Amino acid sequence: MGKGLTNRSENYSQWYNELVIKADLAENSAVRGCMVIKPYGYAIWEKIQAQLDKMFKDTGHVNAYFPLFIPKSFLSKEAEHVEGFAKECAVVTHHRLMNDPNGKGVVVDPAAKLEEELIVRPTSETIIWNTYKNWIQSYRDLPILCNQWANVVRWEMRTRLFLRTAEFLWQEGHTAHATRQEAEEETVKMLNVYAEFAENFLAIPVVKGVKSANERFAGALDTYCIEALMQDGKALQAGTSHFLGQNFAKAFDVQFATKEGTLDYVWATSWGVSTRLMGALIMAHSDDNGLVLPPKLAPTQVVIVPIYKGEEQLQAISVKAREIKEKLENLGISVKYDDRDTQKPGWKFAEYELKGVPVRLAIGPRDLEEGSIEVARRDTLTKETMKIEGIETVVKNLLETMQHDIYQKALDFRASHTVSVDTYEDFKKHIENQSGFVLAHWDGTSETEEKIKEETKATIRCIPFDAAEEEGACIYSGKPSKRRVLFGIAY
RNA sequence: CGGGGUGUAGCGUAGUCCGGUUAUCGCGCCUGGUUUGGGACCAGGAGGUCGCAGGUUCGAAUCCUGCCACCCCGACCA
Repeated sequence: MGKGLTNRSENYSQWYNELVIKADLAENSAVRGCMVIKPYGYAIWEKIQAQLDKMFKDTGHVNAYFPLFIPKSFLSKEAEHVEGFAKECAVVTHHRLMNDPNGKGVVVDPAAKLEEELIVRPTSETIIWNTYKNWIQSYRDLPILCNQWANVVRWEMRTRLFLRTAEFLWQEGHTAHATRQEAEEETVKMLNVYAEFAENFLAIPVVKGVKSANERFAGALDTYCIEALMQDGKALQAGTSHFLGQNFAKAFDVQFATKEGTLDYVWATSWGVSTRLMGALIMAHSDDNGLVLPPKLAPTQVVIVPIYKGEEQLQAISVKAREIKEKLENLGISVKYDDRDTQKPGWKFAEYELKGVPVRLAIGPRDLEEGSIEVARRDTLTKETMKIEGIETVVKNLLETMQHDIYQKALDFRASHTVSVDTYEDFKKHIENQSGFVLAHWDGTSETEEKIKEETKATIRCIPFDAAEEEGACIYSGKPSKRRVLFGIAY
């Protein structure tokens, strides 16, 4: 394997794929469009899960689990919802196989046909609301604030590791509220949780905003999202939070008795993030040497590599290395001491760079004499020889610095790849160069949005929450506009 | 589903146009030795239904027919 991966300017897709595979995160499975998440990749997912789970619980949510299968009739109860998902559903039609009567192998037993087909969940709104109906009678039963960690299946035409696989892991929150206001607040609250997670843990700056009608979730009144910018200038939707209004309550007849004694339909939200976050993590920070993991997400934060000749030296170095390891672990840092004698130091250095381990400590005989240690950081690829004494504090601070610096680097990148334009000519120029986010005025109509998409492939990523009031003219139609919206080429 | 491309050892590949001994090379793997501060070196070794099925031929990785899989681009989407 060469030093670098591939030239990303040539084909970023290929670079990304190779990185995912070489960094030992995931591979394609034997099942079309599905992904095997390998142990190292899954360890990162577990970090994501643990942190999000904590944040959900801190905001009053609890976990539950609902069935994988959804009766076909459930899906069609909400008209827009079924229309949005119908084209990508895996359907279970039978429940038994039998030996092929005219030959070898097995065939589907025609006698085992299901009376009603089951859909493998593409999302769980319908089965959950069918359940919530039984949980809710009175305002005293509200709110219900549930989250589910699950897998879902969407039979996409084209798939890519982590970004769009036929089966993926995610969490989906589904909440039920007595008032519209409370549900709307919940929608925004959870979007903020996602944004905070993306920025503070994944170290990815995101734009919070609301989707245009075209990009809205099937069955929602409003879809809020966080949008991130990848290093190749493409946008990635990193999380969504939907205000579902009373659509699902009406579809599943979920009414409750209010304090005043009247009957009302329940107000709903749903929100989710998926293993796609790992795609974002990879594409936002990595370089040609491999993955760059922000310390808070790295399964291994520090690796110690001994450099030695002969068993005797290794023994002496190991004593010191284990001492350092313990001190670091006492500070809550995850450390791996790699004393394998089957690989050489240079090999290990390259390997841990590929895997994105934030800090590498190298210790050899020279260091033992001088009481020094080599400290290398993954994000800048710089190294420095430092005193062993007090190294644990230095490393702890360094990890914090790196977490911040990785975020800052991504933020600077986004700033230099976000432009405001006022003419369609300029707009097209920037979109064609794939130079990132473009802020432009839009007349608010779906027709204009679709025309722009047809002509340039750019879509409205969101209408940013923090968009300033600004009189302007739509770049396409020239009609008046009150604020700029965020355009980009999406993954 | 359309357009393009690729299938040869665990991985990456040469050979295919123009059929001809025992299928090329690198990485990785195994054994022995020397090494170890940025992916070591030397010597030896193991590993192949050339994607699958037919066909043409004295002879097929190579030509013909059909099929399959994967990748890239598009439509669709978290």
